[in-house]
Formats: sequence, structure tokens, C-alpha cells
Amino acid sequence: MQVITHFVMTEKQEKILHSALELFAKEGYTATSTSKVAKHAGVSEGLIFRHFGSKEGLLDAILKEGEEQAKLLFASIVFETDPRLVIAKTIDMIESLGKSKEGFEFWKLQYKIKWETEKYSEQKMEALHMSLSNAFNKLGYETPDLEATFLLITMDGIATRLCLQESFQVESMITFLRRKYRV
Amino acid sequence: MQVITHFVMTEKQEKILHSALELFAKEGYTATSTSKVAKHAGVSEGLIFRHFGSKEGLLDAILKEGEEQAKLLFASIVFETDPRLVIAKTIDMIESLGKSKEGFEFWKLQYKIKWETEKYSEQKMEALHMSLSNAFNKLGYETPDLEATFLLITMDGIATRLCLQESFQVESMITFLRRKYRV
Amino acid sequence: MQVITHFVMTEKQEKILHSALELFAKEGYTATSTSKVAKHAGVSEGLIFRHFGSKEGLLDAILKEGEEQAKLLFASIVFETDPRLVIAKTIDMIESLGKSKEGFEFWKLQYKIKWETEKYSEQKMEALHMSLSNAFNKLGYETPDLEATFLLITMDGIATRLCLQESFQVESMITFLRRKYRV
Amino acid sequence: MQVITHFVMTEKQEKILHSALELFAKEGYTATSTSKVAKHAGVSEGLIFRHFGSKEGLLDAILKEGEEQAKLLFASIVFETDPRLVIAKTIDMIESLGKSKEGFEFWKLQYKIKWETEKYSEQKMEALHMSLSNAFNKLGYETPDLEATFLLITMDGIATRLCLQESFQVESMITFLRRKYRV
DNA sequence: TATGAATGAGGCTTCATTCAT
DNA sequence: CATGAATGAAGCCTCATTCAT
Repeated sequence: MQVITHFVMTEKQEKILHSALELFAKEGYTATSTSKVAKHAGVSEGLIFRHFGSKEGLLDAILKEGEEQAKLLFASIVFETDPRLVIAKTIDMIESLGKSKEGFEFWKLQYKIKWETEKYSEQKMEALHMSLSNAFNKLGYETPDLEATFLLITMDGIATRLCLQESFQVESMITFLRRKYRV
Repeated sequence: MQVITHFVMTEKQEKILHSALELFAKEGYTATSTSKVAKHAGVSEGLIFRHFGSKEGLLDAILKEGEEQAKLLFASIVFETDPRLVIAKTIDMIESLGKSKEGFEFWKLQYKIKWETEKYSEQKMEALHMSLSNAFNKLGYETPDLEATFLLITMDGIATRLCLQESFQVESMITFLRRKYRV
Repeated sequence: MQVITHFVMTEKQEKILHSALELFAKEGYTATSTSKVAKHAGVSEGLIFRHFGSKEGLLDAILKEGEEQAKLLFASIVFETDPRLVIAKTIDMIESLGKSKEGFEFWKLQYKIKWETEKYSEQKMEALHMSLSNAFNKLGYETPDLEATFLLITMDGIATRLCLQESFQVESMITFLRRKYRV
Repeated sequence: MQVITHFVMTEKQEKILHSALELFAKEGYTATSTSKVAKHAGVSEGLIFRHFGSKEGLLDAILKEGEEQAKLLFASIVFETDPRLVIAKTIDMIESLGKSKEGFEFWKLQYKIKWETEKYSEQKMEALHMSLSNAFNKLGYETPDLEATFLLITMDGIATRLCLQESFQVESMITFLRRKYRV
């Protein structure tokens, strides 16, 4: 397998990556042709294959970059020691999901890809799950593990609505969650 | 109420429909070719087009049948007057989602399609949402409308896990929900 | 080969024939599908094959009926003895071509078919050619045979314009011909 | 006058164009499949679509090239001042129609297309018509406009015969025309 | 590094025709 | 006589990928 070094990436390589992210997120992976990506990125179709080997390789590169971002995003939660703050920051993360355009697209892609490829990357979430479970435990919840799972499931549900239901209003739901968990 | 006309379907027509449901749910709509559907159903590819007009027509037929089933499924909840039972039956519904193979595939398709076509059919859920909101109100919840939305969002999250995370155990989550809502 | 008896033709058979004539003339033989013909005629697709054997058989039936009509049309010219009247009637025939809708469509089909199938039915015209040649001879033209061919070629040209050039005005051309041949 | 940009065409692009011209002229546009064209040109079917977008695009390319050729062909007639030569050259053009294989096929296609698409391109002929009308006027013909139309109609008729009637002998008809117009 | 011509497999769809009813 | 379900071949077109330049 090809190692993607994040340090050496030409301008065109990045254009391809971002175009692919945008198009895969908008139209889906299968429905987006490499020629569409090339056109959108303003490069030749061949270049995609020179840099990423195959269409799937391009997808992998996007997902890998995504994992890096996810790690960064989770880091400040995972290393938090105050249980109340762990929960608060998790909810903050959900809230921020709908704010930056790039971030939103990135998450939308993650979910779309999951549904297209049938692979829910459980490891990525594992660290977060443990932190939450630990936090709920400290706070004296009866079944902390289930509580953690439940909150993460809620996250999935909200992400689903955010991405698919135009009329969905996150804010009130976020407020609702904060009151519910008293954070 | 509306009278539902059940058109007489030939045996092969039904084979096509069920094969398509299975394959669309497994591989996704775009990634499933009509020839694959035909082969799986044991019919000629042309027959799909004689009966359903186009690949999209086939999808529509599946979704339409799905809406009928959803209506039937929701009916027993919507007409329930005991608020506790409304919630209990909603949770039962989530539970039963993972049990029958056909039912599971049908719901999986619904979600996959949502993500592929970007259309969350809000109307379908509207009746359920109102019933739940009403139930939470009767039970004295502070923000019944948000509670209803929250439960439905949880449903979306559980469905996501059920479909995408092989290791997911519904039962414990169902028990958790029942305890949480005291039903 | 199948003999088409003109005496026993069911109502549906005739509907098929006329629909085919209309559609072949409008869209062309190759571009008109048997299913389109069936729909237009209000019969099942199978019936076309029961009655005419194949799509080509249907075409043959139309062309055969056409030849009958052509014979009838040419009869009054061929049996005319006055040379001036032979020419006059030929020109009259051209004039009448643009008048009745059915007749017009019939001729249009004849030409379209010729161009699609590459078969100019020379025999059909042979009798007419001889009558004209004979007439020009009696009238003392130098090269009666070429004169006859020339007039028939003019007919082809006018038919082409009539069928293809919307703005074409036959009348002035007819008058022109009558003056030219003094008939 | 308009500057004609000749796009650089790859060898295969030209092979496709010529094969299509030949086959469309022989079998008709609708009846000629793109796969037949590809096979005849010795290229992959996909290449047709890369270069011409669609089957219709291929046809358009042929017709466009045809119009350029027609303009060139008509130029020497239209800029002729001697009325007798205008007519002579028009008749020469008809004569030459049957001589070069490429030229013949090109005109045959023009006519076949006209009959398949029902569009007689009147503009293309307009310049020629005016030149002829003017020439007949100078030569003292009574109805020069009708004479011009008549000659062009004769051209259509001869083209019809040339393309459709195997036994047709142009030469004698050309001689006949030359004598008739004294050119 | 970058292009874009070229390909072969496969996608959706239509077609003429057959056959059981 | 008449229907319409069913088929297999073919039609137009798009796709991911390769390769010479």
C-alpha cells in the first residue's frame, strides 16, 4: 500500500483531494466519476491515477486525512480529566459540526462513505467511547458504558439529521442535551 | 383513509422487487446494476424495464411498498391513546427492526437511499412525531416536542449502528431505553 | 412468402397498417418500433407479428398496397391516347400529390422508404415512362425517351421539395410546367 | 468572409469521420450503429464518444464538414459573372457529383439525412438559387426565378436517381440538360 | 510532473420476436 | 383472434484505467 506523506503534496494533488472530497460528499463515491473529479479540479484525468493509483486509492487518501482530523478533534476531549467537561466538549463537538463548511462536508462524507461501503470505523470512536464511559462512571451513572454508547448513538442520529434533513435545527437539540446532562 | 390498490403482480415481478430490495440494501442503489438484479432474480434484464420502466422506477416501486409498510407499522402507535404505550410501542418497533430479515433489509434500504438521494422523508415521520410529542406532554415532560425529536433521533442513531456496525448489540440498548423512559 | 388478401382484412389489421404507414412516414422505418406501432394502433404488439409475420412483412404489406394505389393512379394516364393529355395528366398527378392527406403521406412514405432501403422500384414507373416517351414522340420531340425521363426526374425533385421543404409552393411550379409543355 | 478554423484532428478521429460518412451514406444514420462505425474505423467504440460526444455529435461533425465543402463547391459558381457559365458550372457540378467516391458519398449522405431528419437546408442553396435566377434574367428568360427553382429541382431529382436507381445513366441526362440550356 | 488519446468492460435501455394463455 | 409476459441481442453511452508523449 502507498504511504501518503502529508509533507510533500503538490498544489494539484491537493486540488484533486479537495475536489474529490466535495464531489464524493455531494454525489456519493460510486456516482462520482474520476473524470468529474479531474474536471472539477482542473487537472487531467491521468494525474489522479499517477498520484493516487486508483479511484479507491483516492478515497483512502481522503479517509486517512479524515482520521487525522478526527484524532485532532478528539484529542482535547480524550485528555480531559474533568468528567463534566468530557461530556460538555463532546456536545460542543456536535454543535461545531454544523458550523464550518469544510468540517461539515468532511463529516458528511464520512457518513456517506460509511453507508456506501458498509464499514463503520469503530476504532476511531473507541477512545472517545472510553473517555465518556469513564466520565459517566465518575459522575455516578448506573450503567456508564451504556450511557456512553447512548450519547454516541445520539451523535450519529444528529449527524444524520444535519446532513439529510434541511429543516433540522441543531441549536435547540444541543440546548436540550446540555440541560439533560447538566453541563 | 385511503384505499390501497394492490396491483396484481406476476411471480417474476415480485422476484425482481425482492432481489432489488436485497441488493440495493446490501450494495447500494448506484452500485447495483440492473443486470445484477436480473441475474439474482433469475429473469432477463429487459423484464425489469417492461415492468418498472427504468432503474429509478424500480427503486420507486420498492420505496412505495415501503411507505405502505411504514404506514401499517406506525398505525398501531398513532392510534394508541395510552401515552406510556405510545413510547413503549415505538421502542418495540426499534427492537423489531433487527428481527425479520425482510424488515431489516427494508429499513436498511430506506437509510441507504436517504444517504444516496439526500432526501429525508420528513412527512413519513410527522405522524409519529406528533403522537410521541403528545404522549410526552401527557406524561408531564417539560419540553415534549424536543423529547419526541430526541427519541426519533435516537432511532436514527440506532438504525445507523444496526446497519453499519457488525458488533452492535441492540438488546442492551433497548433495555436501557425502556428503563430510561420507564415503559 | 405470405400472400396478403385484400378482401379479408380485420379492423385491427387495418388499424395496424394505417398506424404503421403514418409512423413510418413521419419517423422513418428504422426509427419506428413495433411497440410504437402497436400502441398507436391500440392493439397488442404480438398481433402485428401474427398478421404480418415480422416488421419487414408489415412494411411489405404497406408497399404492396402502395403499388396497387400507384397502378390505379397511373391507369388513366397509361390508357390515354392523346399525347398532350398524357403529359397533362402526369402534371395533374404531381399537383394532386400535395392535396389529400392520406395520398401525401403515402407518397412521402414511398420516398422515405426508398432512401432508407435503397430500392427504387423502377418497374412501377416503367409503364408511365413508356407512355410519356410515346407521347413525346408523337408530339415530335427530338429525344422522346430522354424527355420522358426528364419529366419523371422533375417529379422526383418536386416530391422531394414537397416532402422536405416546408416553404415550397407547388402551384407556381405546376403552372410553370404546364406552360413549358403547352398543356 | 468567415475564417474557417480547422481543428487539428488525430488520425483516428478522421478514420471515425470517414467511416461514419461511408456507413451513414450506405445504410442510413439510424440503421448504422456506433459499434459498426467503430469496427469499420478500427477503433474502440468509446473513442467516438470521447471525440464527438454522441452519435448525433458525430453526424453534426460530418454535416459541418459537408457545409464547408458545399460552400467551396458553390463559390466558383456564385462568383461567376458570365450567365451562361453560371448555368454550365451548375450542370458540371451535377455531373461531377457521380465521379469522386468521397464526393458522391457526401451528397448521398446529405440527401439521406434530409429524408431522415425532415430538414431541407434551404439556406445552403439560397446563394446558388440567386445566382441562377440572376443568370436566367440576364439571358432574357421570362420567369428567371422559376427557371432557377426548376433547375435546382431537377438537381434534386437527378441526385435521387443517382443515389437510388442503380441503372441510372447520368451522362445522357447531362448532355440533354446542356443542349436544353445551350451551354 | 502532467497530459489527453485510447481502450474494454460494463451500465441502462430499447428492440424485434416468441409463446403460453 | 388477441394479449402481454418474457427474452436475448443489440444500441448508445460512461467508466476506470493505461500509456505514449
